[in-house]
Amino acid sequence: MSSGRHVYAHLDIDAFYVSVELQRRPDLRSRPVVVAGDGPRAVVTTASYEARRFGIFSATPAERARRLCPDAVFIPPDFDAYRERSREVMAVLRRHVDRVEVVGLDEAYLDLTGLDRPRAAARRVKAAVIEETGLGCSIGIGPSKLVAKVASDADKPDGFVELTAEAARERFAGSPPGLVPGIGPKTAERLERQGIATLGALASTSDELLTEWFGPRLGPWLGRLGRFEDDRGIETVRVAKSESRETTFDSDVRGLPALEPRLRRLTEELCSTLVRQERRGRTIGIKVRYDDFSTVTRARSLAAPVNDLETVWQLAAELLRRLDPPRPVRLIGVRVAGLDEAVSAAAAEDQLTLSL
DNA sequence: TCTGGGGTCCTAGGACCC
DNA sequence: TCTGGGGTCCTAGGACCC
Repeated sequence: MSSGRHVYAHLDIDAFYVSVELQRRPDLRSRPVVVAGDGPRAVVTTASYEARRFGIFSATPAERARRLCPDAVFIPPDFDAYRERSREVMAVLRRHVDRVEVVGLDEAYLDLTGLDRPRAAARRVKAAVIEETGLGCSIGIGPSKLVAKVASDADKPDGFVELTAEAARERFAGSPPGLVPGIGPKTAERLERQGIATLGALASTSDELLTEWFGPRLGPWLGRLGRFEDDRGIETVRVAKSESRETTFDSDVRGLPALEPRLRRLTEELCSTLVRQERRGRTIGIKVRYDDFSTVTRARSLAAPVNDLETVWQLAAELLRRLDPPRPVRLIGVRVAGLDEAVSAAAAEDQLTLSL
């Protein structure tokens, strides 16, 4: 679609959690710093650039990170602090740009369409973020969210890269398909099995062939990703559709009597949040991950949305009892979905019946 | 060295209705 | 006796993202 009509920027705070921690502990600057939980199954949430040189990245098991770099400083995550700092950053962005799409705590897209000098505007935003929050960031600019995102990734940290779609195609023609967001490890592997190992190769594969391999929707979409074609707009308002709580046990748990109290506590947490925020959902679900990492989910939908502990717990417990996990369990979780959607047709009919 | 927590979207099959 | 097709809702699993 009409390329050249839009200008987007993608902004990404550099090593966000670590950067927040370093502001509280400036003495740790220039040292390898890792934010990670301390349980036996914890993983790294963020590693400083010094720690990344040791091969420590997000999702590296914390145990392994300790072995890779015994001298690294390990800090437990403080999500309340990160959420607070994130709000500050997003407030700065909104002060400079009308249309901002927040993506997680440390990322946002900015709509720079229509500005006289979008590049200069992005420069001002970058300077303001550092000035007002002390946090460094990387910015990418492009004709689509896809190009902007890849551009912001291209020169981290402290990056500032502007690319046209054509420039992106040329610059990343030899890069693996997994470079673009949307192509994960599974799809990359399937592409590789078809002999597609680069974005250039993907871009020059016909939609017919991609459709044959990946189906009528995924196939052509992968082709568009390979050619850096993307016409998604900015969504300035996002309403959550589900909320969940889950926990991985330090060691596997077996049997309903041991599992039920754990699920109950998670349900209490979830419901107290939903009640406080006056949000309700129609679909109650549980999630169980077994010791072999296989994962099952079970869910039931109600006619009307709920958030009270007794109703949610009764359903969650019923789903768990009926599943009666036959293997040791490493993770359990509870979820409420269909948050604040319109009341279902069935519920509306019940209401009607009652009122007649 | 086994792999967190919180989300979103897509697909596929079955139920059910017209 | 055999034979429809479309639309929507629901559940379960999978892939992906930060």
